[in-house]
Amino acid sequence: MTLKDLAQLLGLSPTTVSRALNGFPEVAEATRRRVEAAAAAQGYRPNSQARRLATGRAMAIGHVIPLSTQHEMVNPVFADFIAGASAVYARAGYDMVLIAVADADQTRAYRALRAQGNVDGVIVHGPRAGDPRIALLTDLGLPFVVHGRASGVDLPYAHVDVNSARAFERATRFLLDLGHRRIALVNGLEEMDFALRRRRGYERALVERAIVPDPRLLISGEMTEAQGYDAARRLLARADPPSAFLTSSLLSAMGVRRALWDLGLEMGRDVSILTHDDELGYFRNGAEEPIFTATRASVRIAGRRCAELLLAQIATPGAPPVAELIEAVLVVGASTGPAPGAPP
Amino acid sequence: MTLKDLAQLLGLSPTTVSRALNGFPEVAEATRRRVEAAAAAQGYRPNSQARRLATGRAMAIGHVIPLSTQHEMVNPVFADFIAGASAVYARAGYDMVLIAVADADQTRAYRALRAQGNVDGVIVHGPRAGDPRIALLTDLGLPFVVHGRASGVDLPYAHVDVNSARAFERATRFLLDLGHRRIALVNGLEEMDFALRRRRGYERALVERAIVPDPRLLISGEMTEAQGYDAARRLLARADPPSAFLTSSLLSAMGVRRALWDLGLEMGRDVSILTHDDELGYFRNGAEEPIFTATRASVRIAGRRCAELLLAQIATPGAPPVAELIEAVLVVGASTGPAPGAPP
DNA sequence: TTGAAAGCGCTAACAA
DNA sequence: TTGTTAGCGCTTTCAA
Repeated sequence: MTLKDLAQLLGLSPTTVSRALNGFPEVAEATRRRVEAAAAAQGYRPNSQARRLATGRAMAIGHVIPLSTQHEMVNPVFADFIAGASAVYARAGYDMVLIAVADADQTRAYRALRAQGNVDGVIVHGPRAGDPRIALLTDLGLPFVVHGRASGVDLPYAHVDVNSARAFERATRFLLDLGHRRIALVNGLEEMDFALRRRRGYERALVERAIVPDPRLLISGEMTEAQGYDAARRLLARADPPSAFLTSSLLSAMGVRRALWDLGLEMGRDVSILTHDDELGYFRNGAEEPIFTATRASVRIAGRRCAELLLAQIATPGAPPVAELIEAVLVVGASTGPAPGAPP
Repeated sequence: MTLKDLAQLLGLSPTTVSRALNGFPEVAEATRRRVEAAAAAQGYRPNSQARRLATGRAMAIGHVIPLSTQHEMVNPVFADFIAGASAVYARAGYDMVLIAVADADQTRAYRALRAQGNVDGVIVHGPRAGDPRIALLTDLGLPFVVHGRASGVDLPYAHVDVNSARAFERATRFLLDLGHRRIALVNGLEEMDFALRRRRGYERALVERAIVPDPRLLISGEMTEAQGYDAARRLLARADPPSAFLTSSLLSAMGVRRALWDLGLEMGRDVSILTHDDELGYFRNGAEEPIFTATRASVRIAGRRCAELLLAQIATPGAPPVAELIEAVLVVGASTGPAPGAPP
């Protein structure tokens, strides 16, 4: 059933039918109703390819995932982001296209994306410090929003980021308030922008209390369980071991936990662990209540906002890029579940 | 730069240029070279919308995720699957479209998908027992491959599944070999087909050793940490507690672990835990070596195979549906990392 | 081996 | 308020 068929059936021109179905104001109310009824009865659906070609809009948003960050992508965080964004697209009638791009030929890949015109804009995932993609996309004139930020990029660009610095500053402060003075940071690879920011937040909190950050307490690497385990084993074997670990991921925290177990140490009594993940609400930290920061809930919000900003940017091409910072909630006294204020 | 532009530039007709670029045999070798050179020089990229409209193929695969399973989607497993599938699509020039479908109007949604024609086929995620989507898609004639299986569906349909039953049978047997007789199964919701199969595997292993499965040792629910914790607390408070827990997910296992901690029990001495997740290689189970089943690596393979099967099906519409079963490896003596035999 | 012409199914000026 | 007419950029008969 094509538009032409439907028009013929109704004794109208395809134009009128198109207008009726697309809510143009100049169509008589009676006609519109007739058309809508017929369309529903016939189960008519406009062919999206044809519409895309005619309008010149792809009605699709690309999510570009650098293949080098595949480890990152194979991450619950990514799924949360997607969940947030997809709801927005669905409402606006956009498709969501996942695009894996090899690091090697990014320039070519993005140029192709632009020229082929199968997306109206892209969301950039996993930005690095000084990420070249931002300049590239700006240059290409392809609308984009970055999930995260890229330190050292001077161009203005639209982005939505979780406030990693503040989250880690607050988390560190929380541990300081419990009396900890030697706090280890088990961080991600510092090429990743968020990891850099997390470290800055951590250091800010220490400096604020006149504690000189000890570089030996700083671990940076792939956020795996092995990383946490090795870090904890190594640091706890020192003469001046940390009394608390602040970790960047669930897996690292689990590794630290296993190290404690192996060493016969009790979590929350001998050593505290605090991590940046929703799922670790039960980690006791010397405080009476469990505590965690609500990354995942925040990331879902970030997904939603990224999508909204990108669609707005596509609708209004001239507007200056918008930036937003989502606060990651530090939750005390809650068990697992969405953070207060998070959407259901 | 359109095809027409390029043709004009070369003093050829659009037809010839199109043929040259698409590898038609009747083009003179010299012409083809000239055209290809010019295309490369001009950075020409065929507009995908136009091509799609002209050929009638969407060159896109939809991944349909039931919204009710969003919890499932917010799952590393999904990301692994995607990683496997996207490589296949990229090579074949297909786009990967994520489609979230509300449970309410599935019929309408799939019909629309078919009529709109913006995908050439779909991958069905998160099948339930007796899942109605299979009949619906078969009826619509939209090519599809199911990731997983749906018990109680009699139609033949293409699918790729990880052999959950066997994985859990082997895991259970492993615990039995260690001398365990009371083994709790902390399973997912049994509406999910994979959860059903996991239970069957578990029961099969018990029955094989003439142990009557104790329904009180069977937990089924959302695979959260709270689930594992509650289950373990409850079961370990009984007069006849289990000596081992077999869990369906990382989070559940963590919950069980926390319960042990709270009760002052030692894992691997007082109680063993075995789980179906790559990331838990360090769980000691009374055996000398850590052990785990490699779900994630298997799922990545499943993603690749699903994509390959779907593309094949689209290429050869008449062919009967193909089914494949991926064995989840039970790994003993390895630390975290890909399973032996898994692609790098 | 190449080209002319007719679509694919829709939208959007421009007329009426 | 409706219809006529041209495309959108490509592929694909059919003819040369």
